[in-house]
Amino acid sequence: MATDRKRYHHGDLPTALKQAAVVLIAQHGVEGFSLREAALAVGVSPSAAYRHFDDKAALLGVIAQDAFREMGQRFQSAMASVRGSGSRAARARFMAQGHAYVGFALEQPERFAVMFGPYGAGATMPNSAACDHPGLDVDSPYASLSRVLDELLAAGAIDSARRPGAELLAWSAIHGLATLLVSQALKQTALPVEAMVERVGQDCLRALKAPLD
Amino acid sequence: MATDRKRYHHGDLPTALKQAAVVLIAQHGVEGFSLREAALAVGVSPSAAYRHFDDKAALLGVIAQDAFREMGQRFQSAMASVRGSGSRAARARFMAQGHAYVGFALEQPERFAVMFGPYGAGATMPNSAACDHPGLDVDSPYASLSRVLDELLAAGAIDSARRPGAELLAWSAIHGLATLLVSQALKQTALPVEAMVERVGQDCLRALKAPLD
DNA sequence: AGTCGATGTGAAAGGTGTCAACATACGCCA
DNA sequence: TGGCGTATGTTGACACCTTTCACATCGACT
Repeated sequence: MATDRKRYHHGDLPTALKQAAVVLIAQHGVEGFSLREAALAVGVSPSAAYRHFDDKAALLGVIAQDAFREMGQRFQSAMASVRGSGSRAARARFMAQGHAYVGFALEQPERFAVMFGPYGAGATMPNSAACDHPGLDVDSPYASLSRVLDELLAAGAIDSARRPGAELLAWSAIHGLATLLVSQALKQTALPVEAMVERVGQDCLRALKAPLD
Repeated sequence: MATDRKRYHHGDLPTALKQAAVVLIAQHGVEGFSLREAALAVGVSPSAAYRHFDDKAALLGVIAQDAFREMGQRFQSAMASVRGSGSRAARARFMAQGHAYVGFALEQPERFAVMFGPYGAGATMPNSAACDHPGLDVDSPYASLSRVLDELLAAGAIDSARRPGAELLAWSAIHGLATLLVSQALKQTALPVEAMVERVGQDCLRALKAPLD
């Protein structure tokens, strides 16, 4: 277990590289990240990485996947932290997801950027809206969102006619808020972040609650 | 006027570089773009760019600014294409902005990415939420959005108590939709793009129309 | 113990951002 | 009109990066 330094074979180079990469990306951003630097940090030759990853892009791809998985875990934690089953509880769970999403984006902005950058969502997850990783023990964020929307419908908190496709509004709104915050495009809006999430989330619920025109 | 090739001095290297860069970025993406390639395309030495831009980042910064300006122009065109002044016209103008936003993002995804990437919004526009370029002849997209929201309020299409900060929901939702589409995270949602914009836009209007809880 | 495949190394090719010293030509003033 | 300063472009170089290929080393299995 105690990773003896100076062994020719590292033991678990892939995960070591991933961890080092995440740290370095958090420091210098994705575009300032270099495979060499990660290899050096792990104490290994630059070309060693190519035994485990086709490409620099491939490494970033699995980093994006890991980030999606962690986001999924955060979603589940956030939902589990709200007990109960009424309309009020369902709405609270929905809001908890929003806070988890934006919280993750602001705590680890560079990692969040990788998720939806050129190596993220579209590139490395061929299957599924959002990111349904097959055979994983944790639900995708998108699946969790769908589940909460079902709860909201069952509790009568949203209109049944608006349930199909409701993920689109919710995900768009909260993802847009997160990316605008990360890119610092909302600088002058002096509102605290929590309040922004609350506002946008409640607005979504309101839109989904109203009956058809 | 006819740009004689083979002149030692190029004439207007900054804009030539910008144009070449935009084309190359559209082809290889931002991370595949190189200053040298742009210089070569213009027929100039790699280091010539440094007479006009501090940095590669600086070039990308002005490219982002140009893109914001063009987005502003599209917004104005979109709004101008809807005549009238009633509630129906105001809502149509709001929707036209949404279509313009997503249309721009999908027609020029890489350029759109530059706008909100590391060289975009936060980095190169120190002043203002969104992007108020001082002393420009065209309103910023954010300013146009504010104007339409004012129209909606005046026409009674949204609730006065919800007007303050209404930009947050509208911009978040449509920006989120645009970025999710660009990053191909919405692959499996088979809905046509126009319909998605329509849906998200209408949902925003509905949320802003409802009176306070 | 001996061999084979997995893993890591070293050097090299080709590309890139950036700088400093040098070259050119445009514009201005005598 | 002629000369000069300065903005602009060039050359060459350095440091760093990705990627590959031949080679070295180790662990596991017979």
